[in-house]
Amino acid sequence: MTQPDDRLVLVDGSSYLYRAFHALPALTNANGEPTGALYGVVNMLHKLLAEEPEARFAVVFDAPGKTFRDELFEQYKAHRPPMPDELRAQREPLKAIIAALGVPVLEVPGVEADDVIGTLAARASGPVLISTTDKDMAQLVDEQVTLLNTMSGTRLDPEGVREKFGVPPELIRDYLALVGDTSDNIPGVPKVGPKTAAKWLNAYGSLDALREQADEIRGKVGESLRAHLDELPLSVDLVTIRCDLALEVAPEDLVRQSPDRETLGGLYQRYGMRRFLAELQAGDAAAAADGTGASLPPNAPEVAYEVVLDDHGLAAWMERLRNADAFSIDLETNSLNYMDAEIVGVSLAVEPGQAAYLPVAHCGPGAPDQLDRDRVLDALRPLLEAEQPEKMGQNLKYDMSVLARYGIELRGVAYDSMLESYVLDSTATRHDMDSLASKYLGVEVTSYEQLCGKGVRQVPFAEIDVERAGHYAAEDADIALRLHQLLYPRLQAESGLLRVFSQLEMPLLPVLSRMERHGVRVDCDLLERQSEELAGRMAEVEQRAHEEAGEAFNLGSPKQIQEIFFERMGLPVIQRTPKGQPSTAESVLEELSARGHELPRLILEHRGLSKLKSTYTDKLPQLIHRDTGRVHTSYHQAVAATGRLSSSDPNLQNIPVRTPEGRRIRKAFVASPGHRLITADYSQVELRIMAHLSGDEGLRRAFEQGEDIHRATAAEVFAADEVNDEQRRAAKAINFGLIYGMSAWGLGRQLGIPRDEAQTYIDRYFERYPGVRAFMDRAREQAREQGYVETVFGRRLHVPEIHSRNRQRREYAERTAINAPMQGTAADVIKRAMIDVDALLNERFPESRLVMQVHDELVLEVPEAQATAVGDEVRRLMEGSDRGMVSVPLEVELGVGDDWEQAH
DNA sequence: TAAGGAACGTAC
DNA sequence: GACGTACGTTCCTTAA
Repeated sequence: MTQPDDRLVLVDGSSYLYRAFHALPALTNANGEPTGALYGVVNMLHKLLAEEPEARFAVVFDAPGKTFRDELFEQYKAHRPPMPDELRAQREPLKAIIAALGVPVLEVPGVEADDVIGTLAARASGPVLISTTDKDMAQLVDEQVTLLNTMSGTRLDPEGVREKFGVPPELIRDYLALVGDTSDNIPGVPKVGPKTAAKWLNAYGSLDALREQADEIRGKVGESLRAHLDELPLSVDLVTIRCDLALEVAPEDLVRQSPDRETLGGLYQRYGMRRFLAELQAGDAAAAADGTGASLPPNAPEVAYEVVLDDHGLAAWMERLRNADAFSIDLETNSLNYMDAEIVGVSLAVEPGQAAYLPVAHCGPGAPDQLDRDRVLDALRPLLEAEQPEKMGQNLKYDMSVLARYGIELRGVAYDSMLESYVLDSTATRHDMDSLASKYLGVEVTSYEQLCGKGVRQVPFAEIDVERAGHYAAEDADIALRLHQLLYPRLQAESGLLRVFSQLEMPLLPVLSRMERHGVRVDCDLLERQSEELAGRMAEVEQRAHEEAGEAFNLGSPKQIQEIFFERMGLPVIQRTPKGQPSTAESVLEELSARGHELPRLILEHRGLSKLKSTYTDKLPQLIHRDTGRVHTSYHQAVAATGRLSSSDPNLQNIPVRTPEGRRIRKAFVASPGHRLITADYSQVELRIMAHLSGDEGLRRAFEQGEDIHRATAAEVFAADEVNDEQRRAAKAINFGLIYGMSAWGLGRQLGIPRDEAQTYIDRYFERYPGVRAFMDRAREQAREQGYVETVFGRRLHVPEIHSRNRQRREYAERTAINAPMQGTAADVIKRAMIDVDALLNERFPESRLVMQVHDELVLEVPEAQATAVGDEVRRLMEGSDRGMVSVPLEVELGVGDDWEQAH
């Protein structure tokens, strides 16, 4: 495929789906899902795509929900029957197929597809073809805009409109207002049909002129016109297609991409579209046979990668960068750790296939003279530190952190292909560039391992031959750019996803970079003392255990424990692991210990101590950075499917807190001298979100009145005025269980009560909070219908297994569908809060810093004198970070201290 | 020797 | 089987 020409094809997806649904037989696929309309529209699209292979393209859908026309006129479309389920069920699959075909899909809330099409048509610079079955669109026709009904094959240019309606395009609005539309419930003038309307408009020239001369019209029609004169402006307003929307997408963005053959094949398969599947596979085979490669997309560019070694080349690339709206950047370094990495080279790309590599520190045998690192960085600095041009890349947090250590603050970080992929499908297991290149571009890039080797044979990047390294590095920048060009339009097609990407994930990226780089102070001596103490206690326990067992064994080996317990000592098997082995998990050991066995108790104690020592008190000191004396974690922004962050090296999100033993580790997380740590925790945030999502009045009231939620739940479930501690504990377990989609069995086990008793608690809970059950049913239903669930902010989580025939997998998907909107919305809320807090600190408290995030908690390090002021502001921002989208108040608890334990 | 799975345990 | 999301450690088997 060549570059798109300036033709633009806009398809009115909703109108076709509707027409196809009524025109075609009600087919279903093997699963009984309706497919008739789907087939019709896909067939139509195939034809259209074949007819217009070079044009820019978009398929536009009505967004569900009210539009401004409903505001204008409450009767608008009031008589229209609700969309049949069989039709609604075909919408999302259709959108998925179109997206997989590489065609942009647009859906803008609050307006109709017509308005989006009108606006895009008005902004187009070249010829526009609007494919629709809706006659109202005739008002958009002019010398540049043509209408096409692909189903009937009719094309309408201005002359065609005149022939068909008897009036020119510019009078179509007046015409429609006079005639009215029963299906949209637009009144019009009774007794006036197409012929009369056309006759009048031709005689008087316009509706306004006609209204002024209304007295002249004789007969019953004249009376009818005079009786409805006042309603006509409203009718005109209703039928007028808006051509001036503020859209986030422009005609030139609507570039067709190469199809995602894998996804497309899967969809064709699933919906029984054997003909399209066969065509797709035939296309693959043909491409493979003629040597162009099945996976090579038709728009794969010619690549021209350049290694820049001199001032002349640098100047030329600087010029290209300055003239670009956006460019792609990637650093090559000698370490994966952002705190240690030294820059070895810089790659840049401006257009697909055209990239440069600027080596600055290659030192292997035969390495050529290179530009000096500081000179290159100084030359790039003004561009890197400016908002414009925009920057794109893959995992830019890393590049941003490394550049910051060279004194360059990367600004204008607008697109990260890793995050684009994550927002599009957070359930994909990998978002690394090699996987994305293969999945979306059909390109197998050189891997780092292929270039540098691995294990003992690994060669530092700086010692790789500059030409080979240059191709690898330039390719990285190029691929990131091409991924962006492919993925970003897919985000633009879904306003919720675009919002999550551009208002949450991208702005969060620099915040995380700053947090990681600043790090958190850890008291190494304290941890070492704790390690010694733990070692001593472990040795004691170990010795007693060996005596008890009558032989020496490894207390850390579940296999050896299993042998001693269940084979030699004949203890009862309480539970089995998923692999069928007798389990030695904590709950089992507790049960055996409660039955009076000493050895299980000793093993439990040993496990607890060993966990603390190896994971925390031994490990954390090793991770203290030699230069900063602090620990610098990595937050991963594209890992957790629900939208949460994760943390590693070290994982700061699982530092113990529940037991006094474990909590001592938090004492080692300290503030710098003259500073304090502030903790700010969202209180019961997921339950509050559940109250919002379910709209359950009882639950909402409890939060609005600031009640102790577990106590309130206990009062309802146990019908008690006075709640005792045991009841509150049970209610707490119920509340947490609900968030995870728990079963009676699970609750029973948690509380140590029989299954049926747990079931009565759950039944009573749902009786008292009926909205919660309805919410859960809705979540499952939504997952089944659309294949995904959403957070309040519009983040999506796909749950394809909701249709699995395997009950276990299906039920797992159902629990995910229930949990993800709550966990994900909480993640959205705190991400927004982090962005707000970071902005506040940069602006007003530059000496205060965010240092940690633990899902519902932020930790800050603040100069002593500012602690109160910063704490108050942080609370205010956090409590407002839902932007009013959560209809239950959010509450934040603050703590201040010299260490993390004290601050709680 | 390295890689990877299983089992376990920490957090929210 | 049975309660969602992560990461890290240890043990231990398998592959090179």
